Amino acid sequence: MAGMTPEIAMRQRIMDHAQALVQTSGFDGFSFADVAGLVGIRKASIHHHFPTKADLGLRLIERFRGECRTRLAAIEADPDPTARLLGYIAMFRETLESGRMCLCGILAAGFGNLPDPIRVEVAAAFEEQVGWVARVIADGRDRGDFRPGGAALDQARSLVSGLEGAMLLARVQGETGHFESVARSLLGGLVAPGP
Amino acid sequence: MAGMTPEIAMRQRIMDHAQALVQTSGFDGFSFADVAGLVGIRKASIHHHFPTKADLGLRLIERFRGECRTRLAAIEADPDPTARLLGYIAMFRETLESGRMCLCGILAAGFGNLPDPIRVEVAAAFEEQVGWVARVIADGRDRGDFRPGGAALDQARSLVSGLEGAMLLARVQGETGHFESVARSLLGGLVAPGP
DNA sequence: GTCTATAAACTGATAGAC
DNA sequence: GTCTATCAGTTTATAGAC
Repeated sequence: MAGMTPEIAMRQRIMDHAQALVQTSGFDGFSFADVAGLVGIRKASIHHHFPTKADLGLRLIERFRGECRTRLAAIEADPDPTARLLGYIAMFRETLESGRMCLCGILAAGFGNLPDPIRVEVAAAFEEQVGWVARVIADGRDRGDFRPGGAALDQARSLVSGLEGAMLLARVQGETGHFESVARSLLGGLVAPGP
Repeated sequence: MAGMTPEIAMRQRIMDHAQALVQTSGFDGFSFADVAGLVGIRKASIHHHFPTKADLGLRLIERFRGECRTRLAAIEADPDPTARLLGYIAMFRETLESGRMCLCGILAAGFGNLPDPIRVEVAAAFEEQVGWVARVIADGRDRGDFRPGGAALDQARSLVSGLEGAMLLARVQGETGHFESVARSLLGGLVAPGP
């Protein structure tokens, strides 16, 4: 953060508030006026940093993918596949506990109205996450920690789907605990019973 | 359908097109102009049938809940719990194959920007569906068709979450097959292996 | 870089003729 | 019931002063 130019710092502040708005209301559910109000500058100033709303959205999902990559790389330091999945699940939990939806998930919901470049990024983000989870699952099987099952990619898709859906339901019902029970069940379906 | 007054018929046409728009773009992703264009009347005429957009949205989710109840009641005629779950899953599949998201799921995604009365309906709709699935699961256990597990309500929430998330991912990736594999995995986690 | 001012299009919604 | 016409407010976006 140190050594950051004021321009870049403002860029980040705008993105932070915009992302929070997207994660609660969707891409069509917020306006430049909303962002400007939160950041404390005027609408026109937002356009200096992001020429269009589509561009702002694109930068948001790009940054999100980068942060995920960093976080997943850190999680990979743990040799235990079960711990890695728990780390992955923790990312969703943290988002939910801040009252937000997964950025990918909420953008996926409004897919029909999304600018094309953003659609491409959302699809790629899911693909990337599913691939990462599938590799963890394959590793877990090799080590004998996970039960054998169908294709690892299919199991990974089930896990990611379950987590996305659980966030949706938990937020609507205002019950974080519902997310936890789904997550536990999803993990339990993978991990082999102790010897 | 016979004996329907023209007024009610128009009301339904409006709702049909509005619902299709919501299910692809979300509640904030469509306008009265969009609906009017599809129906073939003017914006102002929509207001004759639905005074506000919030009212239109509320009638959509109310009608949806009624249709679900009817459909689930028909499914309940089947004594086999596994078949009943397959019938439930088929409802999601049909929606997905028409290129749409579940109405509840997409409204849940934009929850932060939803009129309060619609929020209440969305929450109640999920509650109702989870409850129905939980009763099927409990019945399946009693009959020895389903594996024993945690609370039936928790398992039901996992199933509904998984299906909602799977629709999200499948639509984004344009792969209906991804929904199928998740659905199969969710069902497989419940049904006991044959004797 | 941020501001004021403004544009052009669109939003949900209303009044009143037919 | 549907229409035309219109409203006030909002949307994304631009021009140009400071």
